[in-house]
Amino acid sequence: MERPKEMALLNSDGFSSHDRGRSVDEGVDRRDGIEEVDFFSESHRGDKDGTARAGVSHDRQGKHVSPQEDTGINISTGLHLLTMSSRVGQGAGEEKKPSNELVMLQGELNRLGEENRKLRIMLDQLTRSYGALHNEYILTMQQRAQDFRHGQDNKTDTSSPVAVSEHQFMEPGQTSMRNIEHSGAEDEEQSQTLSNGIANRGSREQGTIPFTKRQLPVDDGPSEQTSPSWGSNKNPRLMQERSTDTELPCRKARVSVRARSDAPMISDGCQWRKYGQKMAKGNPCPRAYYRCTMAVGCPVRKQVQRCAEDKTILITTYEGNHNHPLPPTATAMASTTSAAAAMLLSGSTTSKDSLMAAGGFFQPVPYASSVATLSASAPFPTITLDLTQSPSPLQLSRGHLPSIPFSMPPSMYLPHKLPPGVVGPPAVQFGPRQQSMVETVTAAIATDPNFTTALAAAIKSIMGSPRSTSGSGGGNSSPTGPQVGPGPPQFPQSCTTFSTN
DNA sequence: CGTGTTTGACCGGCGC
DNA sequence: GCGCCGGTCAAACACG
Repeated sequence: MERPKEMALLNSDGFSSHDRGRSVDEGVDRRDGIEEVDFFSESHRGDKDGTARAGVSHDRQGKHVSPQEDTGINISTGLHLLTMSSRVGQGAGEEKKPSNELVMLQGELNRLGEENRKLRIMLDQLTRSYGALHNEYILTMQQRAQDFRHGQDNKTDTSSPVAVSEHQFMEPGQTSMRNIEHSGAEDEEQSQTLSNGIANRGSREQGTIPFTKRQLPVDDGPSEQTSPSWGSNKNPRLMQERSTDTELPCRKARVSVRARSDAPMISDGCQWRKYGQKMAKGNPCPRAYYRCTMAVGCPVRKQVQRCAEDKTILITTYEGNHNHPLPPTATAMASTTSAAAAMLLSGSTTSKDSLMAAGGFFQPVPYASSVATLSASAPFPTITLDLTQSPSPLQLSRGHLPSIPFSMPPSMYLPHKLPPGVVGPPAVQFGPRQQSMVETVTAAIATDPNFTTALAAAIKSIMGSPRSTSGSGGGNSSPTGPQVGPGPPQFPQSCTTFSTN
């Protein structure tokens, strides 16, 4: 339970700094800070936990601080503000108190102000530290990009690990960057998604890492949009042609979400069209194939299948990143998958990078909201978010998400062979070559608060939708665009938590 | 009639 | 080379 404190510190300062004209270095909110700030503020606004407002409540209007909020403040920051604020409240209410009490309150206020200043200094130090690390990271990535370009120029043997890793690293990031660009115009839905958290890292590198072209067949938004139909780009021949440049062993990442649901499909806010159904081996339940129809050419697909062992568990596997703006109700899951894929693929860079990301950018305090497992078995590295083991939907619903302990110690990722074709229980299977990758990815994911935040959103999205989509086709049969406008009641929190600024 | 679903056929990858 | 399997296509069908 250390992490909430840190977050609260950042949050409080982030808020106060915003209130004072955004004096704090922007770097903080770009990455982790802002999402968490928003997450907390939003989620706590309706809650009793006023963690995120620690700084604000005192800087601005101590009178209006409620005891409940103070409780949260005390818990999260340890500032012992309860007494102070309650006294303030009393003082405001009873003006006939002796003047010495006012003096006492004044002293208390001064003391707290001093404390607040110290905290701000700490935040500045953290910010500077982050900036230094970030610059270092950018330099590293720049170096790698140049190496990669040289490698491509000099030889077509793109199976070199460096090239592969570069591709894999950049692929999700760039798609996310598109989202960021969208967010510039439509800041409402994009800006705070978790994928943006990752994407923001990428967006900073965008100018400095001029990747010439995206090589991966998946998520190639622009090129796919120009294709006559989204089916064409999935033509295996085309895929092969495009992938001949870089024989990628792991051309796409998949994010599998296991959740308990009686509905045929979980409602994730997107619009899906079913294009196929197959009986998968080893599972009596058919597997349904859906593709996103929210935009022509959107490469995102998903597979829905019930777990063979437990038919109440619905396994939804997402593949690709959306190349179009998403409705707020869809950002949670989309950002989750994007972030997970990004994490997964970025982990295929050198372990140094991953560790850097894990230990440098992020606080080395592991948090997550669900059991995330990795399966890097070829050809698709897959990360599985097992929401069936989440503590409780209600528990997850509000305010406590970031403090849910991460139940994914790296030690649990032991090779665990699963029947082929079966999306297995939490376990990891990876090829021999990718073991280190998985480990580093695991470490990165385990320490990435953005990812865990997105996990929280995903869980809330799923759990928060009691009625899932109707009919055999799931929610895809809503021709007028699902839940785009006023978010459906089942999604009120999932996206506000991440979309708010 | 337009849109979405169903379902058998087809294709490519992979293992034997 | 063959068969299995996963994934996709597309014609037929259903529905509002």
